[in-house]
Amino acid sequence: MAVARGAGSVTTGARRRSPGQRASRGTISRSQIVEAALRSLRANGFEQMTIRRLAADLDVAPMSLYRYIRDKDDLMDEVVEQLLIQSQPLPAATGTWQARLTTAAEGLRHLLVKEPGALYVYLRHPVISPTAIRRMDMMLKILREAGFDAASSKTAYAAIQTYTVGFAALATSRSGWTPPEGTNRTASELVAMTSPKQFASGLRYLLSGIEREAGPAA
Amino acid sequence: MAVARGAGSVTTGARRRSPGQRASRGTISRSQIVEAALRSLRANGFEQMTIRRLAADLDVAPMSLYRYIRDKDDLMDEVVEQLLIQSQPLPAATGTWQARLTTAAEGLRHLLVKEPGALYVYLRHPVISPTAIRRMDMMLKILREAGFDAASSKTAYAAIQTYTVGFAALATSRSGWTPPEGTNRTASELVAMTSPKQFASGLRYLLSGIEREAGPAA
DNA sequence: CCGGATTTGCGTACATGTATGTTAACCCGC
DNA sequence: GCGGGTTAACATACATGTACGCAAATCCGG
Repeated sequence: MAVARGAGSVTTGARRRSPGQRASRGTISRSQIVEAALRSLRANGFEQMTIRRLAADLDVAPMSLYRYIRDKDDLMDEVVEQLLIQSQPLPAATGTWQARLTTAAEGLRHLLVKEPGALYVYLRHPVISPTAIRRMDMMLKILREAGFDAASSKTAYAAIQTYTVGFAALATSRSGWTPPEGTNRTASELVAMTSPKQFASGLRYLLSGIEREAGPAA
Repeated sequence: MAVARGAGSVTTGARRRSPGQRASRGTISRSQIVEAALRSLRANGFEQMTIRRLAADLDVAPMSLYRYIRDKDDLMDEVVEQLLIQSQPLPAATGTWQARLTTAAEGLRHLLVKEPGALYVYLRHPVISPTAIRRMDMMLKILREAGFDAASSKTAYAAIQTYTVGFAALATSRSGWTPPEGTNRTASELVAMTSPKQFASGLRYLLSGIEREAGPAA
């Protein structure tokens, strides 16, 4: 459905080994597949990262990967954990709780916008890899230390996460989209509202409301 | 990728007319295709709504549809406009601006959660069908009437929309997902935070912050 | 070292959206 | 009514993820 057309000369993923020529045992492992996937992401982006191309990179038949991954989503889960590790130098524990949460949210927004594969995973199911959980715990801790009770902290965290992922999703859906020729100006304007500044404004509203509605003084 | 398995006996979309037997001209039209799509959505859900099945319903070859729709996304755009029309009895102009915006946001949340096809479209590109634009203008008007200036209104609207679509996306991604057996309790808890109540809390935070940070008194 | 058991790489097949080119049905002027 | 031109319906083909089951390679007890 609206499949991304390769940029012309991108190979379709034919294996180099001729069919019938079987690779020797132990040629591939799960971690090698994950590495190949990360390489492919960096080289050609998420859309071009297909099972067949990964198999070709590893010089193996496509179905061979399925001994090590349940399906492509399973592979992407692990890829995203790696991306999280690489991208989230857990924010320094300084500044107001608002500033610290803003840093954390901004970090995730940045990753999800830069890496459509990561956004894909976040939209498929909850991300519960170790680093994602640590990140959540960190944000909950910031809220607790700011004086919010356990329930309010969870509600606030969920709202921030929802806003962050939602923003990344809408930003991504807008990038590379142009309104059909005869379109209302208002529409095109709103489409532009996908900047980091806009993200920051909305997040400021949200944090301000959290303070007012759920804070220890409330 | 993690393709939905049909519930056993769901037909694969074979046409009734034998191949080589061509349908007479004027058998299908764009609006008939949209109607068939809406029927299919109601009957079997978005995942089961395939081009081949629509064609079978209309007793026509699959590629025949493409004379009337650019691609499946184009079809879904029109389907969503119909769903918006059917589902959005534009909220009564009563109550505080917060209450009115809450009603509007709640309406969209409800539609997107009930109808995965609509969420799909909202995540693909901006929705600028007439009803969607009217809805946006209505929300902007509510904000202007509450005393916000044009710029603040747009920023606030964008934040609310982001939060609403984000919530629907995460709620959908969680429904029908069960954590892998040995999962941390904290994770499973947060997964549950996808209720309408949770939506309302986050929205209350957001609206409160909008009032405080962007209001006429600010 | 040998033969069954186990592991693992793989061939085939199917459903999906849709690009591309073909052809049959219709329309219209004569 | 008939023949040329237009266009709607279509057949074919391809890339994708992956279910299913086979077969080769390796392992292990004797």
